[in-house]
Amino acid sequence: MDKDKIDKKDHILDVAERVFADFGFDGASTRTISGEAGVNMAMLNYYFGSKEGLFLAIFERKISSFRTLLQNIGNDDSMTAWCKLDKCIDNYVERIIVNNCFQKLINREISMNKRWDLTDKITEILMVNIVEIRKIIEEGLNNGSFYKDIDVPMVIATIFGTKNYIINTPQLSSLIIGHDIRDEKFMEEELKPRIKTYMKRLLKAYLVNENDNSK
Amino acid sequence: MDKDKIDKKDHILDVAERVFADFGFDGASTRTISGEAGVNMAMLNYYFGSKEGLFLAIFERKISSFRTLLQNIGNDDSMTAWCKLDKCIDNYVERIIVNNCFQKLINREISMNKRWDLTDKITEILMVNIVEIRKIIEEGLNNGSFYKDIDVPMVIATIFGTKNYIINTPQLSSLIIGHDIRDEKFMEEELKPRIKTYMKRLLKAYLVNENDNSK
DNA sequence: TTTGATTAATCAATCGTTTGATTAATTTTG
DNA sequence: CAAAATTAATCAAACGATTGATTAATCAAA
Repeated sequence: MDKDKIDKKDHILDVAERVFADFGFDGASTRTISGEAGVNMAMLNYYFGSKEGLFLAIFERKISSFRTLLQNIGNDDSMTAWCKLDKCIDNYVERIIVNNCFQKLINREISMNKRWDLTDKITEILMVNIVEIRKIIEEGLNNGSFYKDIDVPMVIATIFGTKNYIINTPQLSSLIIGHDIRDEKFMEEELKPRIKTYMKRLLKAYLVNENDNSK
Repeated sequence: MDKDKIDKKDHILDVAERVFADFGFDGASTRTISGEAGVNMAMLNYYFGSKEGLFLAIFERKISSFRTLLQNIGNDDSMTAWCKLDKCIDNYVERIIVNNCFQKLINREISMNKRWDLTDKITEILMVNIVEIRKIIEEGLNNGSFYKDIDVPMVIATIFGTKNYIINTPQLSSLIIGHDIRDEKFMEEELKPRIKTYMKRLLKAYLVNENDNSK
């Protein structure tokens, strides 16, 4: 019973997450969401109070998932800073780039100038990731393994910006890469390792190479 | 007379560009746009046929502006590939990052899975920029001044992705950087040169440094 | 039977668009 | 040039459709 209720709520959240990602907050109607979820329209308000409540519930559900993913990497003291960053990239590409319309959802709505309460909520969630990455980079900076003159905030913008660019504009990325990146086989076998390799080389060249040169 | 008409249409486009950027295509109502532009609601349809027509008109107006900016750089044979890229970065930061809600508008709407005709139009516009950048990078690749194993599509994703990340999520970027990036003085005097410096160092480290090491 | 879950029907509000009428500007005609 | 005819620009009002939300009735389970 209770389990069924939770499953149904989770199912609604799954569907709503995708519909919101595809059509935006305003473009996604409650009728479309309830229709695709196979539930009565009134159930959305019954469970989540309002459309915005449903929207926020999607975020609430994600925030814990993100935290646990990052804690496992950041708090492992047996790894060097670069090793942690390497691990972060692998995990991000593996778990976040693929099949995650939530990222599209986040990036579209945060760029709006309305719904400031919602923006604050989104910002709070994203900062969890960002602070973790920043901690790792600054760790490498403090122990001298990274070049001293790196611009940490900009590096963060590059890490998330590059990732976002690829997943947020799949039509465009597909044209640039020369293959439909929404093709799951291609994404799994070719693009994922390619993104990992590229990001590591790019960051290594900027973060540690110059230091190596001076040595 | 005729000038006034053109100015009025341009004024509507200016206002609509900002309102669309702030609220999204669906979130921006024709009443809001006409209201802020100080014109009657029917004028939007009179001039542009429909809301989507108005939306497309904003893009039509921009495409020529972008083309001329890029042609001046790409077709100058007196510059090396790296010099062109350097120039591109300067121009992008100078003319596109600042006060350009159009970029936010583009990136929000292209991430939608509806209105495919509109997405195609946007993609076409963006490809103008991308092809130009790609040409420059491949020029440096072919004449040996860039490292041979670089991933050109990924570099493009980084260039535009980093830029987009900063301007599309100003609230978040401000938190990361530690200063409100919407502060014009800060943007002009500190952030703009900082972005230029960073992007050049990052790209140089990845594109040419490894090659220098092997020599 | 009583409580919570679910439904169809309906609400007021807002959406983008269209209309018919009116004014201003331009062109044509005598 | 001046009067008439035509076109362009602008407006308030209203259109049908859709929006998010709510209601009251029904269903299911304990």
